[in-house]
Amino acid sequence: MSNSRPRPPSDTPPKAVIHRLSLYLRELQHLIRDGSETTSSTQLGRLLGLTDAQVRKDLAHFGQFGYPGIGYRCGELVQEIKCILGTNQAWPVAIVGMGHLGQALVGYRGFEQQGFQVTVAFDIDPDKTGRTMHGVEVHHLSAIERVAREQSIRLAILAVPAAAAQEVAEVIIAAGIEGVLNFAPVTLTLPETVHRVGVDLAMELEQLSFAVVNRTQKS
Amino acid sequence: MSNSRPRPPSDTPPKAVIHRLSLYLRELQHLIRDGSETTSSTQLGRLLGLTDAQVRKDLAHFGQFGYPGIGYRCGELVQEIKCILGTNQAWPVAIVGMGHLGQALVGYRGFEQQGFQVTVAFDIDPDKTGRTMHGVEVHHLSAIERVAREQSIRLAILAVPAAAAQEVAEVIIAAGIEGVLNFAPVTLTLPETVHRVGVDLAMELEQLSFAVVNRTQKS
DNA sequence: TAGATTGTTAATCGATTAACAATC
DNA sequence: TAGATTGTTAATCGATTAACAATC
Repeated sequence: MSNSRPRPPSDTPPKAVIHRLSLYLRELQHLIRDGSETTSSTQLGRLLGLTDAQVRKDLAHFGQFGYPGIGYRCGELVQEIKCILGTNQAWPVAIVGMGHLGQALVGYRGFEQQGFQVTVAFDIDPDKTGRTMHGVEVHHLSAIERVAREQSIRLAILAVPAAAAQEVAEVIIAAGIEGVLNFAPVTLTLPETVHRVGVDLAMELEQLSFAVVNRTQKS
Repeated sequence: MSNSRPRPPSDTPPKAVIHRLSLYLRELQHLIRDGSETTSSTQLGRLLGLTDAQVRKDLAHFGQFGYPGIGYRCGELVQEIKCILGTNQAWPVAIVGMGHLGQALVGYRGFEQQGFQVTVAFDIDPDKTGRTMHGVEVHHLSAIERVAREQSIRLAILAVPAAAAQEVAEVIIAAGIEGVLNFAPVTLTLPETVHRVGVDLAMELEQLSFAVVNRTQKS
């Protein structure tokens, strides 16, 4: 019997690499829109403020996508990155919490373009449930298990008040949601099988105020 | 005459440290709300999924705030971190672009609590300008230079369509804005004296879909 | 061919962790 | 005193950069 360490092979790339992969994807899509057929690690790096070496190293985590002497074919690399990120196929997404932010997110056009489709929303306020907002039905939170199953929803956007976030997160996890994009300014305590990304709007402004008062160089 | 390197002393702490500082602040505020007088690097680390050594090291970049054998006094540390981040005083903030997202952000309560006050908004749509939304006046973008000066606004939240983002960013920079929180899915090309934080909602979901399809461990 | 650019290895750099004397 | 916890130094770890043979 061999060594039983969890998963030593095909090492997981650092999170920062995955984040840059998204940036590469976004930039490649702009390049294509502007008519470029190919690009290079140098160009991509310059556009994003990174070194050419870093661009190549990041991509090397996942395979060989370039052509020596040529560079990368934009359309091809877009497809490769989408496969890596899992967005080569569309993901249905639920929005939980239909306050101002939840309502704005239902109407946000930027998700669809990147392979995410907000197909349903949830709230507990009877003034909101049963209605349709931006063409999306708002159900009572108690229906999430059934609806998530019926629609094969694995990802949810949590846009509820901070005080409710932990409790609601537990409900949606129990309903089978595997990944949560959390806008509430709290650290969620959840099983580590559940994936979390947190966006705290006030924290983002704090990063900015720090930079401004400290006149940090070279953002 | 002394050496003229830009700013070698009091080295700028890494961005990741500043980000964690915001997390410490948020967690300390929760602890205080729950009645804690003091905490420790071990407790703070456990709550945030960090090692105790990292918490102490991060704080050590800025001074000595703890008491050996005791830990940290929550209220005191909150004040220290606010000073470091620059949020010990309130920042007036402008929102530029009053689409769904901009409107939601004007009504967001989480900013005020952390020392940011949305005092004014801008758009170019005559159906929106001249009105008041969530108690905030919406001016035409052309008024930004005057208004930003009058209200001493240094930070702005950019919530315009991707296609307009670069152009509008240049306008607000010309009006004297020093820091931009950008929600448009584009990399802004601006003088490096201007500070930027980008939040791309679709990118955040991509991080999640990657994690889910790759069953990444230990988020 | 000369010029451009990749993928990859080795070198550098920086960040995290471990350990511990000092302190309460 | 014994137990807890800091701030800090040294050790470890990982990520970025530089360099270059291979390729087109």
